[in-house]
Amino acid sequence: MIKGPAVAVTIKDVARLAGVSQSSVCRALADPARVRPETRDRVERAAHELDYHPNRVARSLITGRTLNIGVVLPDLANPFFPSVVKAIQTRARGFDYAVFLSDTDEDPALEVPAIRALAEQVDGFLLCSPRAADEELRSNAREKPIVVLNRRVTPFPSVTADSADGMRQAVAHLHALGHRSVAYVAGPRTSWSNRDRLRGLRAATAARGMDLVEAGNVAPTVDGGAAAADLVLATPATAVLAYNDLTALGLIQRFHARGVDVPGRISVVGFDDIHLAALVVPPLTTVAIAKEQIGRAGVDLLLASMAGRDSTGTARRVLPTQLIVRGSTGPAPV
Amino acid sequence: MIKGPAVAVTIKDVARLAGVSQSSVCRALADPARVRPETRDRVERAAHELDYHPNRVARSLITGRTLNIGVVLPDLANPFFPSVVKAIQTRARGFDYAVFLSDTDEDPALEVPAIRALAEQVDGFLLCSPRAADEELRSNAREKPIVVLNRRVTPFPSVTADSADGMRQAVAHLHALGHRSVAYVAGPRTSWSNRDRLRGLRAATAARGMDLVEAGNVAPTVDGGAAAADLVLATPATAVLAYNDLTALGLIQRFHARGVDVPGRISVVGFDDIHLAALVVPPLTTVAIAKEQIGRAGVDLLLASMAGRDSTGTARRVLPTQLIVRGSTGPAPV
DNA sequence: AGCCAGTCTGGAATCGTTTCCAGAACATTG
DNA sequence: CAATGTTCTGGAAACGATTCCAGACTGGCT
Repeated sequence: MIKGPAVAVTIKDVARLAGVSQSSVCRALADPARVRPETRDRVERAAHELDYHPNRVARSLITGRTLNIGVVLPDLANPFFPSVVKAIQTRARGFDYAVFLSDTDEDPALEVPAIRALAEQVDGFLLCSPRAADEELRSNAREKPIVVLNRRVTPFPSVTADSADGMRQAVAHLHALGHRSVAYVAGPRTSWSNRDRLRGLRAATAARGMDLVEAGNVAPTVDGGAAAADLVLATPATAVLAYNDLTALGLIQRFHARGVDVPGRISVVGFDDIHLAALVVPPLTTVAIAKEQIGRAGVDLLLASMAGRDSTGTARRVLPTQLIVRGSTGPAPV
Repeated sequence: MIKGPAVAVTIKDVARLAGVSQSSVCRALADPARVRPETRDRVERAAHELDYHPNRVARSLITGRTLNIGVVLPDLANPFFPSVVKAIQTRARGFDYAVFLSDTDEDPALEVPAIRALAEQVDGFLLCSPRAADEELRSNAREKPIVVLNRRVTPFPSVTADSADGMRQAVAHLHALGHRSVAYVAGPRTSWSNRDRLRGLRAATAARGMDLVEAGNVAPTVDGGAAAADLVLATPATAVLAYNDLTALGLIQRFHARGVDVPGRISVVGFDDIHLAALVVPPLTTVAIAKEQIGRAGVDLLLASMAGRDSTGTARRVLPTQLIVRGSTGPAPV
């Protein structure tokens, strides 16, 4: 049987049982050194007997700290994000923080409202790949510390992947395989990492005198990739880089449906290295990002930002990327 | 430029600007019918001008309602859960609820602490596929309403999938293809849905006089499935059903690595119909669960449970399952 | 005009905690 | 012994909202 009472026990109950004032109970529990040992014992015994736990809501009202962090991301259905969120959650738990999750469904207009809705209940935000304009995001800067993941927005601390280097690796790989013309299937126009990847790709292809065909912007999903496949085939490109793995998988799926050989006719490279990239046939060559590290680093930066009372730190962590070569890339057709 | 003030605007500021009392501001915003139209206008104008939003923390202190719900799940890396969470979040947002997320990393011992940690800050819980013992879960029943997803735990309301029927469909499909001996690769022993699926499978095979080989319990992951593949091949089974899609993908992956033809030598059936089941080669035949519906129904049940002040309702929603036939199943080898 | 019912409003109490402030008790020092 | 400091404590004021209560005003009715 359960003995716990239906109604919560408050600090007053403890004070009464211990025969001291509320203030002393509070002090005894928050900072035992500030009360006499005897008082401390009495309070602790009473608190333990009643199974008292301070009400976080009431506490946060006066201290202003909630021990919660808010995570805002565009689409949980993209396997990239669950990995990051999982790492965030695990890390946060280690510091006794709980996590609010808000999925904005790839709608930039939902991001600021999501932040506003959570603002009072969290001590800070982790914005994963936010789609809203810099200016909009900055408009929340005064309220709570913000750390941005997968994007750089002045003046917030950020954690990003070194896309340029990843693209360099991918292009070097394709070049070595004899490819001279590559296509890029871009993600959302509002995505910073899309622009970042494209920038890196342009630099990398230019450096090797390769031809780059930009095949348009699509949704960062399997369907988006599938929709771009035929466009890509209509270009002279012998290899295609996709904004992310989902898009790449969509490309492969459509190529497969049309009987186009991968990598015989065309090579495919993804980005992110989601779990299932290794499972498709052919397994996907992709640029891996340290997703867990992004989550962890984000929490660490946010905690530092909160502790320093400085929401506009200039900390910028750039994590390395690594090309994972699998079966979806091969020699260019002759 | 940002005009928002650093410090939050409170109800007092609105009252001052509107030239009325706090009480009137509160009434005007909470229930416009309770104040004179003119007062309402003044308040609304002032609130709008100051961009005032009531502080949820302060409100919850007095009303006892937080407008948050807690979601506890075993592993966000399993694509099944993000789908459910996304649906939960979307549905909850519609009712102005925010979502706390806690990933317990498949560790049953973390579930109750996760619930306790969130208890004060939420109005109720959605437990997705909880792994902890019934008794442990029940020990939280007094505190806050709980709705269980993918499992039945008296006395909580629950939302489950009709696994038995799904298994019936899968077995009928395999039987029609000529299979007479099938294997089952089970998930975690502590998983209710694993037991539920196994029960359904036993009934279905028995009903058709088919042979069922139980190939042991594995982690509900790709690696778990891969680990069981060789065991399955050592049995006389010509088809294998997996606890979930990840396990099935692991099986296929290992079969592929060993040069075993799917479905030529052996057919594979998954469970859940995660997004990527359709993308592997061969695409996975699987029993689809309405993941979004589970999330939505869970929220609805929880809200009802909270409104009714009755955390131990007996509502049990069982959602239909549907076999999706793809390329991983074929005629039994002769 | 006088009375009553009804509408609308402001002040104050409240939720559970932390923190400020002032005073009590005790010890220390010249 | 007086003066000063230190330690510890309880009362009360916050935090920002909601809600109770009583009073002010309106209007309708006799």
